[in-house]
Amino acid sequence: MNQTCKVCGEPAAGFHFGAFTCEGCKSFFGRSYNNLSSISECKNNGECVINKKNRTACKACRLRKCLLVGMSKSGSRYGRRSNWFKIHCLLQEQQQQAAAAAAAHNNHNSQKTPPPPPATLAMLGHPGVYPPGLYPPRPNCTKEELMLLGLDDYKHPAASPSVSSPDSHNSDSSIDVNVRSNTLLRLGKPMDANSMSKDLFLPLPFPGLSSLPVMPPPGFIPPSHLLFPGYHPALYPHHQGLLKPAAEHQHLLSNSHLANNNSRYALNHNNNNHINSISNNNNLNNNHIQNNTKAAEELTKRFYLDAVLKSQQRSPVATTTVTTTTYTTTPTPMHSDSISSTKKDHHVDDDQRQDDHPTSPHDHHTRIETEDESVDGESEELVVAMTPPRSPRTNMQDDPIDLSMKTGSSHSSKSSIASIDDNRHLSGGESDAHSEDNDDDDETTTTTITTTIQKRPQFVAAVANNISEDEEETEYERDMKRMKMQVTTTPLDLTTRV
Amino acid sequence: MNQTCKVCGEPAAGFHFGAFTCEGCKSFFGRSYNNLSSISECKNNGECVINKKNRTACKACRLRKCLLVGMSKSGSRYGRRSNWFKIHCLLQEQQQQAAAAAAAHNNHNSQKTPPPPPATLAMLGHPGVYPPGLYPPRPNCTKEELMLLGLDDYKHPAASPSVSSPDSHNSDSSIDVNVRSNTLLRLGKPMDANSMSKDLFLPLPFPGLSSLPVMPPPGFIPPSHLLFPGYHPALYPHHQGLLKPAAEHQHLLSNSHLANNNSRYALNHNNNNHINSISNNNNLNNNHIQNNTKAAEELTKRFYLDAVLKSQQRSPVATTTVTTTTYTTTPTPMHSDSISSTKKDHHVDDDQRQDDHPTSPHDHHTRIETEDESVDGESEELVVAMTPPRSPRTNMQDDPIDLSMKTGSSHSSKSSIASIDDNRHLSGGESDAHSEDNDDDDETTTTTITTTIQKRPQFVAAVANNISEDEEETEYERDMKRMKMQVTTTPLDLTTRV
DNA sequence: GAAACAGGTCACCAGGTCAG
DNA sequence: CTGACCTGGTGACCTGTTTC
Ligand SMILES: [Zn+2]
Ligand SMILES: [Zn+2]
Ligand SMILES: [Zn+2]
Ligand SMILES: [Zn+2]
Repeated sequence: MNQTCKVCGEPAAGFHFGAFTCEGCKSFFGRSYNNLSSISECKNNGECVINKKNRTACKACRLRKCLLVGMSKSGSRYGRRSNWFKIHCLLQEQQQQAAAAAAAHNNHNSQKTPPPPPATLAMLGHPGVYPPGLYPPRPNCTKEELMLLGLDDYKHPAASPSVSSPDSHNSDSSIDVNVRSNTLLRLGKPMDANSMSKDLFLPLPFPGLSSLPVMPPPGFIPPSHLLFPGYHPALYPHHQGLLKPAAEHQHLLSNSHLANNNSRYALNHNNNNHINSISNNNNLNNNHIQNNTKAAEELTKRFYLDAVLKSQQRSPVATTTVTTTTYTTTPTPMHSDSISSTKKDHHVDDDQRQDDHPTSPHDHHTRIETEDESVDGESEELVVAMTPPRSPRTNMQDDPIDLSMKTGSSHSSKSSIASIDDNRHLSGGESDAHSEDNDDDDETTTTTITTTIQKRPQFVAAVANNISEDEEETEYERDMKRMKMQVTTTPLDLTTRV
Repeated sequence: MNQTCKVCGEPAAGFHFGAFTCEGCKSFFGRSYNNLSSISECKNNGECVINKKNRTACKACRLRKCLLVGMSKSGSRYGRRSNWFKIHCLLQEQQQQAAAAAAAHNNHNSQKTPPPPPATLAMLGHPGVYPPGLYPPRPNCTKEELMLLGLDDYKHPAASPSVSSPDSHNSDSSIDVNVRSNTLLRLGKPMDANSMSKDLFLPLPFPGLSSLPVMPPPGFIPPSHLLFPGYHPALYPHHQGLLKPAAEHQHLLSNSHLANNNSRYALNHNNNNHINSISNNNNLNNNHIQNNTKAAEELTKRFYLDAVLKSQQRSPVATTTVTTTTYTTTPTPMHSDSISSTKKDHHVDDDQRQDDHPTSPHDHHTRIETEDESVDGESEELVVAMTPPRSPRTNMQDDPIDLSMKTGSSHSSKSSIASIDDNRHLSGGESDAHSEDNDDDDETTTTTITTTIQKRPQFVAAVANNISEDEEETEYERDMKRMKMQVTTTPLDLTTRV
């Protein structure tokens, strides 16, 4: 993936401590985080601009930058990147490109007033309060981290810092993908409801699909704020621009070297945590859809990914837009797998949303809209509510990308996920901060990724055939029949399972 | 359903090793269980609070948490688990929570004298020795597992880690589930008379519960002592509050890293193992089931599971009560592979069972009695003699699976399969070899959208149809009917399956 | 037929190393 | 100190099994 280090701009080695960074910045952050004493005060009033060449010149500013881009010890991600993560990265990338293109175009007019965001982007909030090059503090940031950015006075409330907002982002958001891109459409033709034919991917017509509910699992989606220059306002309606520090980094607070004088970065940190928590906890359950379920989700995910990738391939500057909105959902644990989608003509039904009640602890509903401008023909919209797939069922092999859709089990509950976290307290003692705080929030953040998609021929074939399948299986059924019962008893084993 | 990982709080991927957990905790437990040496001592005195963000910070505490929430390799099995298993686990959990709450409440009064347990609980023994937030060791826990929770001094017998007496746990107690919670009642839908009355679940009055209509197969129920905060007194009359470690985890015992210093959690581990083993081996045989057959059971099962899950979701401290009774069973070691059952009306064909071979060394005869009070009509008895099908299963080590088996022949043999496993060799360890294997799928990475889709024709079809599928249960029901019961006993394997 | 779970695979990341 | 490189571990995804 072509990611660049968010701190210095060098090609990124990976996603480290919550941000795409190079090896150097990764190591630097890792070393510095627990050894603030080694960081001397900035001689330039904390205003150093960090880039590849001068990154070693001012440790204070480098660390500050790290924190600004969302690095956090608690924001670490382990293991393979989920397909959702990849999708988001791709979308983000597209978005950025589009934004850049738009900006370039608009600059002629007025530099100060950013062009109104596309309708779809509107929901994201203001695009840019932060100066170019600087990112707003991430939700993932812990209190300490935020403190480092400029707050010294913050008293950290108590042990339970984190939960609040940070997590909320990630975890709960569901995404609606609205694909408008004509390109995609063109590729496929409207699908028939019955058959998915090759057109499968054509989002539009896809009635069934259209309703796809696939929602990314909570942790999989990079924080929206990170994805774009500004963080998503919807998530923090009550305090725009207000970030709440997490308790996590308190130890860092004592070190004033990292604070810069720029007031623009100062954050409020009243105890708003609870507020955030509440807002974040909304679930969206709306998905209604039931019928389709996993299958739909699977297809959807894959579909999206493909669409995104293609769109990227075709038009460098994709017009895909992602909007994130928070919906309240019903707390009902029950399933919410349903997918709802509406096409252009129809528009998204609100009813879907109706469910939302704020009650649910956390859910955010995110909408992603992809547009392909290159083709403006028919633009259709596909709105998809995605629910986190969770179950792996999919089978994909390992391909890098392939999003295998997994079917999730449609468990209904998808939405409820995140709630927990509160407990975090760190344990211990040690110092580390890890613990506590914010854990939640961080999910991954991210950036763009390009991945290659894989393929699965058989799948393709099946799709092409419109299904066909195979059925090989009777054997197993036969066996089943033969077996009346099986009982295993194990002497010692207490556990029995039914 | 929207379960969260009981270890870290992340959305659960499924029910793994006895508890709802995320993929990460599942893998962690799987890896750690057989490789305790990789776990270093907690730097925080064993008091780390595990959550999503910091779960990787302390392996010792993470593993301890896994054990506390009931994870056990001994209780695991290869394929899907029956709903009974889950039901019991859930009930157990509820009970624990309730007990913990009660205990917390009562501690004010007198710590030493636990409040009298609810009638239904009475049999279980004292409710709460464990502090809130901590779970009592579960029945599934093997000695080793228990040891890990708090015992350091235990010397582990030998190298052979697993095999020992693990089995003991499981099996023996049967459980009557008495559901009182009104909540549950409400949740469930009325059942069909045939099947079970709807009221079935209404516990309350549950006199019968009173007679549970459906009683889980012996092996499936977690040991009562583990089910609740306290272990089941019946099993350990001589030493209350004394938990005995299962032999299974002895290898773990040697590792003291997992123990935390909190004395409250300390367990006795005199060599009482044999005692436990004995007590654990009791089987309950009486079941009589009645009219309803499997179908009813199925429905019931499903119903219960749903009710339990819902109730959990709603009220953390569920009111569901579970009573456990110990039945003496015939210890007969003989094996009888065959299963004999007699049902009232129909009876199960033995022929089906014939497959089972007695080969397995151990067989226990278990009687399961299920009563459905709701329906009192004819009560039938089904006596099943279970024979351990394969031994393999039992013990399997870790990987029963043996992939090698692969389908091949019919499964009848399946049962026998596992035995082997031991060999699991990992494949490769070596290096890599890996594989290539998967190549097939991949095709090239490509581009076209169509390709990306993969398999799962059915899925596609479903989507295409826009529908949902579903409900095909009948087929399954039919099978169920055919199958009277399934019990597997594995010598070593504690886990039984139904 | 499809869901769900144990186990395997391997893309990825935190950390540790150690020349520079 | 820095950061390329290595190592241990992590967990998303997949395969095969078992249940529904
Ligand atoms: Zn860098
Ligand atoms: Zn500076
Ligand atoms: Zn977990
Ligand atoms: Zn610890």
